[in-house]
This record gives sequence, C-alpha cells and structure tokens, in this order.
Amino acid sequence: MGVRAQQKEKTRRALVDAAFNQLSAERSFSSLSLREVAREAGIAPTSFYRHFKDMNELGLTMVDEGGLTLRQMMRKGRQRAEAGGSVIRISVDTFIEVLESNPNVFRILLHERSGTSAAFRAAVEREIEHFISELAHYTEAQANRTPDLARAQAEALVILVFNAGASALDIKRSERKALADQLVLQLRMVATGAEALQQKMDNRA
Amino acid sequence: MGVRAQQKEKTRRALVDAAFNQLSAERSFSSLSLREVAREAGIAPTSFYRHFKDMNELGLTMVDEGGLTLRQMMRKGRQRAEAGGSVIRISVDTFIEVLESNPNVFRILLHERSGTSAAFRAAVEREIEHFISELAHYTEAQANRTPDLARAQAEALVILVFNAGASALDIKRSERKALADQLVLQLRMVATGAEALQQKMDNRA
DNA sequence: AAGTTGAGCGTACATTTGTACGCTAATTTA
DNA sequence: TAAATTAGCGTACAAATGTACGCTCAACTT
Repeated sequence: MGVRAQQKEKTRRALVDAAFNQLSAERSFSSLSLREVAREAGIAPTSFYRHFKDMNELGLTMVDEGGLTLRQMMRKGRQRAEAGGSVIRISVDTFIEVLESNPNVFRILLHERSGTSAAFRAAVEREIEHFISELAHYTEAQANRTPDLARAQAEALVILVFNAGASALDIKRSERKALADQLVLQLRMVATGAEALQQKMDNRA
Repeated sequence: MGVRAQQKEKTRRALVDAAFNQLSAERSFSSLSLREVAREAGIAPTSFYRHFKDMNELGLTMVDEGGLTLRQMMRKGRQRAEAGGSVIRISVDTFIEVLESNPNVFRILLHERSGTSAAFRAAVEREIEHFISELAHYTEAQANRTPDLARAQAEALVILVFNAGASALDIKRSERKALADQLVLQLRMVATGAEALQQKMDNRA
C-alpha cells in the first residue's frame, strides 16, 4: 500500500476511534456532531468528507466494526467452553468480560437498535441476527431441536443476554455478579423449557 | 379550578401532545427541539418555560404519563384474561393491541431506556419495574414459586415482551401475527422452564 | 376598586451546526 | 520529469438552537 493510502487509512481510523471514544453513558452517537468528531480526530471539519459521505456512514461503519469485534470475542469464549463446564455459565462470563472491555461498542448497538434511522436499526438487527443464527444452529445440532423451536429458543437467549448487557452498563462492577447469576438462571429457564416443550412434541408424534 | 389555571393546563397538554405527535420511527424525543415543540403547540418558544424547566422535564413527564397509560391498558387486558383462556395468549394479544394504538408511548420508552440521560433511563426502568413486580407477585401466588425464582421469571417475561414490542413497531401489521406466535412460544418456554426448575428445587428439599 | 400575579409574546444574541468553494502541497502516474 | 490526483485546510455563510430580558393585559387577590 502506498504512502498516501496508508496515511488516509490512518486518518480514517482516527475518525472512527474518535467517535467511539466520545461515546459514553451521557453521549450517544446521534448526539455527536461531525465537527466534534473531526476536532477529536485532529482534522478540519471539511476533511471529514474525504472519508465518509456523512455522519450516518461513519455510524454504520461503527456498527459493522463493533459487531465484528463482538463476534470474534465471543467465538474465543466458545472455545473456552469446549474444554468442559456449563456452556451457559461460561458464555455469560465471557459476555460480561467482553462488555467490560468494549462498553462503547455495546452502547452504540443497544442505542441504535431502537434508534431513529432505519438503516441503523437494520444494521444492528443484522449483527444480532448473526448471534441468533449461530446459536440456533448450535442448539439444533446439539440438543436435537425442531428448527423453529431452536430458532425461538436462540432468539430468547440472545435477547435476554443483550438486555442484561444494557443493565450491566449502568451498574457498579460489584453488582454485576448478581446480575450475571440472575441471567444464568433465566437462560436455564429458557433452555429447560425448550427441552420440555420439545419432548412434549416428540411424545405426541 | 379558575379560568386561568384551566387555560394553563390546556397549554401544558398541548405541549405534551405536540411532543408525542412529533415522535415517529424517524424522530426520537432527544431529536426534538424546544422550538419545534412550542411551534407545534402553537405558542412562542419562550413561553415553553412557563410550563417546563427544560426539554428534559417535558420528557420525564411523558415517560411517567406513558407508563401510566400502559399499565392501565394492560390491567384492563388482565380482567379479560380472568374470564378464562390462556393467560399468556391473552396478555400477548392485549399487548399488541396496546402497542398498535399507542406506538409513540412505546417509542419513547424503548428508546430512552438506552438513552443518554440517567434520569430518563431510571424513569423508564421504574415503569418497567412496575410491570415486573406486578407479574412476579402474581406468579408467586399463582404458581407457588420461590420469590427469587418468581422474580427472575417475571423479569424474563417482561423483557421478552418489550423486546417483541420493539420489533413489532418496525414491521407490517400482517407480519405481527407470526411475531406474536413466536413470542407466545418463548413465554411458554420461560414458564415451563421455571416450573421445572422449581420442582427440581422442591424435590431436593 | 386598586394592586398583584403570571401566561404568553417579540426582540435579540451568542453558539453551533453542516457544508460549499477554492487553494496548497505532496504523492502517484505516465 | 511533467502532469494529474487528492488529502487536508481556511474561509465563509445560512440555518437553527437555547434562552435572557422586558412588555402586555387578562385573571386573581385583597
């Protein structure tokens, strides 16, 4: 890659990072202005356009990148689970760790999921869908579920996890353990219930 | 109430209604400006301050009012359920109806739940908590659950319902039936799973 | 009847925002 | 080496925003 393209990439990264860094509990993506982001990245406002058509395009990039990061980290966690132990427990613990080290990735996903732009909502939904279908596939094979039951189960699990994530962002670290325990309990409910419903169906046939 | 206070109340209502009316899939509360709301309500921007300290105060009023509306409507639905039939099915159907006739109430609750203002998040959480504890209380008595199991179950149910609400806002009416069916299935999973876990605990004692 | 209160208004201003336009200087291409 | 491309900048401007200030006049109080 030429010197020029390299520098451009560097500036682009600076923009994305600047935007991520400005996110916080008090600051959502949609409240960021183009000028603020450019300022933080150390470039002139008008130079922003050399990299993104508008703030929307930046935001979609962030959602995609964030989702990717998340999936990569969760995948590592799943490898840990293969060594043995409760899949649910290990997944929840991994999730909490990921959340603690990437809070702003979660903020943008959680907030824009119910956001004001259809494109954003769709992008977030796409990321969540990745999780759901990966999990559904896993359950279908592992626990011998009907496809639509597996799907409903996976969706419920993912929703509960993400939701707990939203709460976790707002509480002290010490309270997070209790939250994780409750989440584990809820996930077990879903798994157990799905199993029971599956058997009832099987018996009927 | 005097003529004056009456007029004041009327204007205040106009402001709240104006704000609610401006909400949509493309417009969140935090994207509304004081001037826009005042314009829609038919008063001068500066007169806004005769009623609310700032937009934040207006928003909190909307959350409280919205939550109240919701609970009142769901309560009516519960009365319907007492006549017999599946509690889950009837509750879900009621919920969908409520959502369809008050979409903007949901929008503000769903969006500000992951919003930028701690006060808003707390207010929404308070409203959701009402639902959870009402339901937990009901389940504890009805199904003879341990308090903390009842709590975890109720929370899971409410989360799944609200979450489906968020999706429902974004889809065509015809697709909502499938969504409702899937939601019912998920709620049954939780209920069945909770029951199974409860029995396992009881047997152990 | 006289005095007080307060809802609503108009004017005004400083800030911030997005973005159009044209330049510069360094890199890339031919 | 000459020409073309382009990342980044500075200037500029129109639009919108929140809110301070002081006025009016109808409603209320005494």
